[in-house]
Amino acid sequence: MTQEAKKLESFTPGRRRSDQAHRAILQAAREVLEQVGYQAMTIEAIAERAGAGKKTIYRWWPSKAAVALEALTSQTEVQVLFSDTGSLEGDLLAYFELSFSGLRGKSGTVLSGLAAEAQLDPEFAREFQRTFIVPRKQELVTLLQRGIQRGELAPDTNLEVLADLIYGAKWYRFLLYPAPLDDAFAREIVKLILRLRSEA
Amino acid sequence: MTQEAKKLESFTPGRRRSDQAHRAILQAAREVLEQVGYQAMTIEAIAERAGAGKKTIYRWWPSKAAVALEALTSQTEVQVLFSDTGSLEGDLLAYFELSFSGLRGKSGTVLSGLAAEAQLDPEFAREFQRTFIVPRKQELVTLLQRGIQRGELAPDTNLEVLADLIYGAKWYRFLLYPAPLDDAFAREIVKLILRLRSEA
Amino acid sequence: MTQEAKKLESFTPGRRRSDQAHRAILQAAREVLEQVGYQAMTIEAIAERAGAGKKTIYRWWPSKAAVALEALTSQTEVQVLFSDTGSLEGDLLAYFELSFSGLRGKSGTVLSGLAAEAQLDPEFAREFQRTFIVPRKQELVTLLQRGIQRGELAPDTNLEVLADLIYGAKWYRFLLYPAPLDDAFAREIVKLILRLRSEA
Amino acid sequence: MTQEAKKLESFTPGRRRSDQAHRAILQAAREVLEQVGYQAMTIEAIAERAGAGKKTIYRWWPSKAAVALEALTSQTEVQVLFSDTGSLEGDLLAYFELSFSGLRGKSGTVLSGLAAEAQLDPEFAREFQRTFIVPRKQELVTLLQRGIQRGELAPDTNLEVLADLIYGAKWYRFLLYPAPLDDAFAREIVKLILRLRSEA
DNA sequence: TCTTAATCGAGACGGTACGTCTGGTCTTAGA
DNA sequence: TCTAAGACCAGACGTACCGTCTCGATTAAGA
Repeated sequence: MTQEAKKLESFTPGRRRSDQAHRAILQAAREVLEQVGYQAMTIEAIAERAGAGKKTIYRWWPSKAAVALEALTSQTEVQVLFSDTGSLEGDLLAYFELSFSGLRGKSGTVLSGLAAEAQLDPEFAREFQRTFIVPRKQELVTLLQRGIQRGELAPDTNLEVLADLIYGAKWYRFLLYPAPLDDAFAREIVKLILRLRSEA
Repeated sequence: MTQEAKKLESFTPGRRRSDQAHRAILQAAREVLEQVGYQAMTIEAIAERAGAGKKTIYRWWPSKAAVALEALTSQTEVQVLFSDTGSLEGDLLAYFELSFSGLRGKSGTVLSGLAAEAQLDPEFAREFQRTFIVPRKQELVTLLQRGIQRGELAPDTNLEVLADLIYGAKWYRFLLYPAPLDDAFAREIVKLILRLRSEA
Repeated sequence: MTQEAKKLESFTPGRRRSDQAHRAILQAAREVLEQVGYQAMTIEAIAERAGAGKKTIYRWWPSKAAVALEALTSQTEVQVLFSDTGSLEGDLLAYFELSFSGLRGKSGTVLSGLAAEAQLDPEFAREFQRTFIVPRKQELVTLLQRGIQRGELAPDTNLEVLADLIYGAKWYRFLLYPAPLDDAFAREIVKLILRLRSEA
Repeated sequence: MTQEAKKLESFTPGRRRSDQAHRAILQAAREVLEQVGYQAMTIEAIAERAGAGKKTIYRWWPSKAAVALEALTSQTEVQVLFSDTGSLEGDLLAYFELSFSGLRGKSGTVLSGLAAEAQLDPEFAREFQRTFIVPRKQELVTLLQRGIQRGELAPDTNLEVLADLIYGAKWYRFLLYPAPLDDAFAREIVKLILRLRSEA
């Protein structure tokens, strides 16, 4: 019997154990995040709660930020939907409502912690951008493209930069500027977007 | 002088705060930031280089982030100018050029470190907003108001939110999105701003 | 009159030492000793409680041990009496009773702290010996001399060394050996002393 | 194998205590003691010299006194011999000679530091008594018992108290009284001991 | 009465070491 | 072979006191 065949039968107790440990670690990370927040979370606390060795965690994740990122993104509730409501205004307002309410909870704290970690750890920054930041922006660009198709935005609009403006406003208020992420803010953003006209 | 006036002088006994130590600490902080960056900077290193006791630093600043913030903002070179070039387009492009070039240097690294710290330390977040974020946004709003006065922006434009969009795009790319802060980006932002028409 | 001559007159203008501050410091020292013990007592705590500056304490005493020593010896209750009861046995038992009971209280803790300090600070060691250890031993020698005069001890007994043995036993149990300083111990010491016979 | 035997194995997972680190720490402590003395010795200096983390030291010893005690007693040269010379006088003089000369060197300084620490730290006091003070006194009692067997001391002599007197005299002069620990002192003590007669 | 200088309370200062904490690695016995 | 436990090295943390140094205010003698 080949090595591969053996692995497929999943006879080796260690391997089964490792999947279990994997899930236990993510679950423990979620619980620790819930209880003490991102800042106070430590690898040691996760290991202790998961009944895992620290080495086991370091084997699969390079940093506590990476664990937190996977713990966050593996939760289905965090998934943001970019739905098609039939109009650009509706799409944007629906997106903002879901997104803003998500940031107000515990996962908002975790997300700002991850954004912080990305500043301090270049390796994690790349991972965070690859799995979180870039895909979400791409979905926003897709949403805006529907606006062009419907004739709500000028065809020559630079959607990449427009998405930077929209996402930027959201993150700016979320991370830096002391003003709330509320419906009024969402409406004012949408109002400005809709005032864009085509270049003369 | 009356009795009341004398009392108002608020006599504080004991040795006064040493301006020399204060300046030595900020200078040392700048040097350490220059040499090892924000992340690797420690209070111990600052104290040693400044010839100051750690207690003296903790007496006047609550955290290393607070020291770094004052070290950064007390440098005249970091001051960003919002000059009046005669047109909104010129004002914005001039601002972006100065701002983007500032973020590319060492002070950019420090600034992203401070932004990170603000996520992890609520007390510092408030200080960072009060002394850095909010005043700068106010200056941008003033710049945009000149645009309204010149007739380049519609009078009913929500400048607070427009400033959130502009600053947001800058910070979004600076902190999160893997794309450069270059002249092309500046021009595309300006192009979009100038396409805003009045509501009607 | 020359400058030197003036100096020789020991002319001292300026404010004189404040007896009030002096007494307040000793009183504060006694209170701090009572509350937290010798080990945890600090010059800062004494200064704060006395409403005195630290400098004022350092001006008059070289160390916290010196303050504690004066605070201890300036209390009249601590004075040990070497009374004349008419017999060597009586004198010794009377002395032991007073001495042992004194060591069991708070002042015992202070005294062991001072003994400790004397090991660590040679300058204080000399002061402690001069004002505390040596005078007390001399009084014990005087007590023993009465024993020779009464014929209870042989005239050729080396009283210096006998006093070392007696005081030594007391301090050994007080500082080092885990056995109580009680009446039984006193009686056994006296019993041994009285069994000394003259040489030859 | 019995149940009890199995229990005694007391399974403890994880990395075991490193004997190498243990020995390196004690050796470093000895070197630091030799160079700067007990008073100036710090845990940090030991850790640095031993190439050990401070945590490793704190894991196994509660205080610098505990490290110094083990560093001192694990040196074979410090062992004091209570030899049998055939007479009480000879045994005592031999003991005093060895003991006094030991106290005059570096280890004397360490020992007085430990005696000081025992006054300031009750937990260390118990350890110091258990491993150092009490065993040594027991050996002295054994030495004195040989004196009774040889008929040099009365059979009804209270040896515990006599040992307190002898050890006390030594420690009294060593720690407190400003007079030398020399041969003359040893001879005078022995002369007094030998003058004890039986009660009758 | 004014001058002079040492005193006072207060507390900031440069330092040192503390004991704790976290990170990331290494070692061990058992599964 | 891999896991859980946890000891290991390393070094920054923030705290506690140390003993010294400024301050302005106070005090008391001599001029």
